[in-house]
Amino acid sequence: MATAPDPTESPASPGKTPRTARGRATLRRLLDAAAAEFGERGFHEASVSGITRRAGTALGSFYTYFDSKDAIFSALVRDMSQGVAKAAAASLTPGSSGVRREREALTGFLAFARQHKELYRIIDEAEFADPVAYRGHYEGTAARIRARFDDSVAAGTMTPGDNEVRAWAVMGMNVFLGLRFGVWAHDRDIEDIAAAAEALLRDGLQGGD
Amino acid sequence: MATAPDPTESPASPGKTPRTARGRATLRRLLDAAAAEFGERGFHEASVSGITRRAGTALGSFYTYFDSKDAIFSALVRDMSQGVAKAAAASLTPGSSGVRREREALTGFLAFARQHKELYRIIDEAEFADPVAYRGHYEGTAARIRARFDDSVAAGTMTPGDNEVRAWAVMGMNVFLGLRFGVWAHDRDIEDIAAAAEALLRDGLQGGD
Amino acid sequence: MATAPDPTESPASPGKTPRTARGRATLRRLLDAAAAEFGERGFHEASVSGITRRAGTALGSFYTYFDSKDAIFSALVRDMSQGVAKAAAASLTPGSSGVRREREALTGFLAFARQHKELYRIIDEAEFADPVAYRGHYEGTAARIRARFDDSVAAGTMTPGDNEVRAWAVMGMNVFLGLRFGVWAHDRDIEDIAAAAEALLRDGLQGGD
Amino acid sequence: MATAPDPTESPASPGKTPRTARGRATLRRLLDAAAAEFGERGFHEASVSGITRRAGTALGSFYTYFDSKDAIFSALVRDMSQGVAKAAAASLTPGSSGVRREREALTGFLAFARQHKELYRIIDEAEFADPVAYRGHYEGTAARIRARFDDSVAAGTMTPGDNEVRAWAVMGMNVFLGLRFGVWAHDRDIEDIAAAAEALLRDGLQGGD
DNA sequence: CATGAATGAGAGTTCATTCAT
DNA sequence: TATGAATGAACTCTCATTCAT
Repeated sequence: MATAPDPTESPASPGKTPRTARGRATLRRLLDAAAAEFGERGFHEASVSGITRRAGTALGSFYTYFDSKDAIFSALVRDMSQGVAKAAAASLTPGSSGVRREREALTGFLAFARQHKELYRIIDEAEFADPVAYRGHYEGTAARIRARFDDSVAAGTMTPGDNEVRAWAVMGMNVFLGLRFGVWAHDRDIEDIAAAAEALLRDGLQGGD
Repeated sequence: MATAPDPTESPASPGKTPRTARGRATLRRLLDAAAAEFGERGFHEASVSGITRRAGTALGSFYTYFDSKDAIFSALVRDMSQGVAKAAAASLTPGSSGVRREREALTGFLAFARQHKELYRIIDEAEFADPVAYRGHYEGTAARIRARFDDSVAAGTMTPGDNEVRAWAVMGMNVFLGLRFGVWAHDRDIEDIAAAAEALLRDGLQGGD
Repeated sequence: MATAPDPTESPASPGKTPRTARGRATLRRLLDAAAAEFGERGFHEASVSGITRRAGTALGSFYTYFDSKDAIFSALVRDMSQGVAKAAAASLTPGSSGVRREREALTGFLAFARQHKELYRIIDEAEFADPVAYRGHYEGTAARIRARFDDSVAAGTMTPGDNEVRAWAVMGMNVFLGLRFGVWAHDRDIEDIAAAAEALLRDGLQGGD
Repeated sequence: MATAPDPTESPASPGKTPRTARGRATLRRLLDAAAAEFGERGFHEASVSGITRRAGTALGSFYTYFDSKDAIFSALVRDMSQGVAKAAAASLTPGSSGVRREREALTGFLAFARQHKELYRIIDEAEFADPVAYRGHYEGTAARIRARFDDSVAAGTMTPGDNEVRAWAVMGMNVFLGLRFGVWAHDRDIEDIAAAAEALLRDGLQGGD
């Protein structure tokens, strides 16, 4: 499977840091296996033994690296959340602003969603399994979008307006475009989607002459 | 709790229809209890015994009316889905069109979300507990939005464009505005939110001046 | 289904005798339904609600006629047991004796088994559900066979021998021929089976020159 | 209780093979406990918790070794079935044939039945709990008897005849003699029973002078 | 560090029986 | 006498977690 952006080095990761190279390898196998297991079956249907079976380790070894099923799930949620943020950030052209920049962020996000199909199932189930992380993920994302908007308004590339509402609206737009066109089906080209979204954000639904 | 739009009469309801008035009362109590239980605890944490405890019936009575925990959850998801659709439809002014109509739909939805805090937890967990209903809910909602857009374009109240993408984008916008301003906090007035969203849809982010 | 030899009149039947014609009809429907249900599903898999569903009565009505699931099963076992005895007795030619008479009894039994496929499943499960009736059935059957043997020896149509052992041996023979050729498959004609059994009883396995 | 012929090594045994000596010991305790529990209470009255209580393990440990209550029951039925076949085979004198050989087989079977009182309750309830194994048991046994008969006829120690019917008849004889004189009561000596049965098979009921 | 057996609380579900109407 | 809703004990099975080796 596609490996999520390196969780073994992230500060959000497990409390039990392995000391040997062998240990680090096992940890990585467990994390990859967990992403697959949680992505396929959801948090509650997923089982620790399913994770260790995929990872090829003994059941007991799991607890050498994680305190609980919740702990590895949390680690994964936070990594996914970071992964999304990084993917969006990485796709921005230095110096871009306004609607153009939003398009770039969306493009990066769509590409990330296509690579990480388990993204939605992991984030979404966090609503139940790790509500704090769930809320943190969306509030953090909205805050970053909002910061871009504030910046764009200051730069004159965006009309002043209710940036808080705008940020949540645009985040919702991105999330659902990612679900429909990134995860559920690939019947449309990413650039098409991004172009349509950009047009919507630029001109609204009845502008654009 | 606020009672969901009458599930006892809906065709999507259980296969075991009560024949007496007493039976109908028990069924209703179970459905209300289930909405509360699932809303508070989520599908997996919810228990049948929790539902019957809230409903004040014996555990076994649950199975007089539903085949399984899954069955009552499905019934609830479908009712919620219908409830959302009805609330949005009911809030439309006859003859309204274009961006104005979308604002009305959003207003209706936000009001519904504020009344039915369990809405998100039930629909969202359907992703795992009843994927068919989950997908059906969003595809159905998107289709209704898209139909409004097609109509508006025909009526000249909306610029032609990629209505499929637009519909998913607007649905996502609505969903996240509902989550943030309908469920998580009431720090903003519904009409404020609706006005900001309407402005976004009317003029985009850099138009309007 | 083929109705077992009239249980509504037997002294072995239920403790709650109906007083009206309507009641007697309901009782009969319940008994027929029970024979079918127990025969198809076995005692433990059978359910009272399955019986009343087949009988077309309300669940509660069952307890108007029988004290318990065990009670109706016992009634059925005793009836079946009587039915077998009667069928064997009825097939005897007056005045017949010795091996010839055993053949007649077997023929009657095989015919009965073919008509009452539920026979084995009901008697056999009595081993667990009503051990007293089970043991009574086989001890009674063996006693009747043994009485015939004693009579035949006295009449000079059978060599003296260990009639107790002989009776159990011949009963076992009959039971398994009934299972194999009466219930499991009809690939052989009843008279063929009876002739082969008679030959075995007459000459043994190495006599007969 | 008497331990059944080693099921831990049989190929018919569970899918979850223990890897450690401790595991093998637990598996054996569970199998012995299951034979006792099923023998005393029958399949349906038996409970998994009853088995683990007898075995002195935790309830959950049962599922380390067997997938279900059905699975351990099937394993037991198949072992019992093998045990019977082996006991009969082991009691044969090399080179014996005809009626004499049948006597030896019966003797072995009676001894086995006396040692394994649970035999009948386990095989018999298989009619309901594992019909395939039940039918397989009797068809297999009949086939072995029939093969002996065919061989004896070829060897000239048995008169030609309907060996299929004969085999089922003799099996039934053995089964019921085992029930009456092996399990229900020990009021008669095994050799007495065997002698009477041999006489029956040798001379029939009216021959022999 | 790795292993895999052991644990037991807890869940969903069934169904014989009772009871109010 | 008939009805069908109500009851709750009992059961099978799951699985996160612990622990001895």
